[in-house]
Amino acid sequence: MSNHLPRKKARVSRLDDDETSMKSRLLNPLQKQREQLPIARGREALIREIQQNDTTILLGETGSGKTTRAFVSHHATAFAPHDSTLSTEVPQYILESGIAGKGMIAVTQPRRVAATSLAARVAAEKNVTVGGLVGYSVRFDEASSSETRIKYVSDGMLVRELLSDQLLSRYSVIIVDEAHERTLRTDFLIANLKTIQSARNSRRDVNGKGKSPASALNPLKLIIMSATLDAEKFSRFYNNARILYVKGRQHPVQIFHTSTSQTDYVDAALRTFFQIHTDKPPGDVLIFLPGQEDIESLEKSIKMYARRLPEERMSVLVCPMYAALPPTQQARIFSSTPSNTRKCILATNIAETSITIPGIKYVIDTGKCKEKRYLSKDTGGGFDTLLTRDITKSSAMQRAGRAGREGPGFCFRLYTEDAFNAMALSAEPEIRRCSLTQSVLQLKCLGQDFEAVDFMDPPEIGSVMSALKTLWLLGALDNSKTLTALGRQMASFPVEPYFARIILASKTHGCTSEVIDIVSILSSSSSLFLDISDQRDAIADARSKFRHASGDHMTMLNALRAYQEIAASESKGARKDWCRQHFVNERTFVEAMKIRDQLRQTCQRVGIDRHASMADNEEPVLRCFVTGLVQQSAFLQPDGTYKQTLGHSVIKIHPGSTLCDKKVPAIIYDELVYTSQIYARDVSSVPKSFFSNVTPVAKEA
DNA sequence: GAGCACTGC
Repeated sequence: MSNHLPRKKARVSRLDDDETSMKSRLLNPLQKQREQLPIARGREALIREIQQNDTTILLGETGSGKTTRAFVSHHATAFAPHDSTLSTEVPQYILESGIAGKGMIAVTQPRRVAATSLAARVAAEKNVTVGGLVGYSVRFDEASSSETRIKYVSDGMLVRELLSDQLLSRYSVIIVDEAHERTLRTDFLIANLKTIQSARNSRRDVNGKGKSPASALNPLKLIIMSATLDAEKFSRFYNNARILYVKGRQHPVQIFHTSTSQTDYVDAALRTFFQIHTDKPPGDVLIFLPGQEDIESLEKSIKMYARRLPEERMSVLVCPMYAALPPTQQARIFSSTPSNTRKCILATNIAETSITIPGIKYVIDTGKCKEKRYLSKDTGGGFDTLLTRDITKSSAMQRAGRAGREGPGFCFRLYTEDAFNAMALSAEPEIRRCSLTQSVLQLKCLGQDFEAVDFMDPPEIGSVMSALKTLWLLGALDNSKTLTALGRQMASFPVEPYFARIILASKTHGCTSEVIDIVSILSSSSSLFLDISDQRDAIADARSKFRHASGDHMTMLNALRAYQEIAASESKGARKDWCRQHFVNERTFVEAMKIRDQLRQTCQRVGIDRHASMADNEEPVLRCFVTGLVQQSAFLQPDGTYKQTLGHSVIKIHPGSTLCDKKVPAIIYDELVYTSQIYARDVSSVPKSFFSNVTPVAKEA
């Protein structure tokens, strides 16, 4: 195996040492560092290419190859992701060259932390403060001004901007970074940017060279930045755009595969870890596992065997890492490793893209991950699945690269080289496996039909149909699939359409204050109630203080009210203690309160009184939830399971719910996920009588 | 009887 890059030589330019035209000038240390980067040598060529082409595909090459014979199995060439050099350098080159004219340069990112930290780094390199020449804009946080020329934005933020300015006319250059991740929002932008570019750039031709500038639109340049693998596809989509290939900066990583396939990857990881620990020089180990359950089990085994090691050996420090872990425990992975100790980090793919852990020299890759995927009705589903599956080649390369951030490293893959070769090139784009309800609604607001849009990968038609049906059931679309006034209002709320519908229903029922409190918790990225498997009894006990007989929604409201009382009277430390004692995630409360502010503002704009309250009467609140959760309801059957009211699946209440084992006649729930069974999560009990006439338009099964 | 990771005027 030598190179996965499926490139056609003719259209690919390599930016190499032949271009070295940096002028010497007074530099701050960061600027000096900039000039030594490999990409700096191709700067002039890069600028020329971008100048000459409307769209440029920029490929971050990934690592220098070093082939070594493995002692247990086959050998392989190292690959690794490009570091963030391209993301910080290219916007600066464009600004310095004047390509952007008077317009702004936008750089989109799939994650908000990336947008804010890249902006901070570029501002530091340019010796300016963030929010001036260089700024960012993400949800809840913005630093930009009239002087801002380079703006790092989350992809969702640019989608929001698109809804108010359909031509994105403030920007003369838009850089779509991390395009290979193919998030739903990135694909949404890639499709719309193609149309916008053709509208803006063709009018330039009509108006001609400098004539009638008042009516001319500023042309739009696009740069799509991606890690190797699917550059050709981006190029084809943008009318065979030029692909430029930029060499990366990465230490070599030796990759080992197993000679036979492993049946128990947790056990294989355990054995491989101790092999490294006994045979290899110091350096921390990162093990990629699919989820919390495997992480907890491996943590136990490693600790057990580590205790049996001879005294004189290096000791082992095990650090679990996954998104649901409380922040205090997450922080442990960044603390420096004590002397004579080897740190062993057990992580989900949170460590693949979202966080970079220092000091990693060895990576153990189980080759597995969990993936959420919507299983459509016509394939026997109608719910999300969350199942363990094989990773992709891109993912395997990304994981290996984590060993080569600071020096040469090693990656031990717990699968054969044949298994690697059989992996899919990259993950299926989100647009083909996620709910499209919100995107369909957003496009309706732009006057477009999802079916008619030229996407790089078109969604499954069944997926579009089910989104249309949901929007119709919620009253966002009428019988002729036309956007209703209600639908337009729903789109103005930065939450899932069914949550927006619940908020709008609260106007009728006079309980907006309570509904917004609950919806803001439900829309937070992390869950409110912690789940630590060996403390589940203590957790259930602590939670009983908030328990509301109707179920999880009102229980969350009670928890939020209790937290606010503590927050109003106690110190920050006491607040944290209280959260720890009650096994609630304070981060969720903090995020929920930011979301609540946004929802309150939106209510004000669309004329809903956000103060309207029914105090402790839960009935109107539950009626609002029934309105938005029409499709997410089920009735009890004689055998104790539940059957969907609009669907045929048999479901169970998740064991984490306050209603588990309660056998109430009818339930509503926020989501349905198939893991070992089909579980309903965040469940409330409602009278069956609530289900008649819940929506203004729809009444069919 | 138990949840991969992100995001949003």
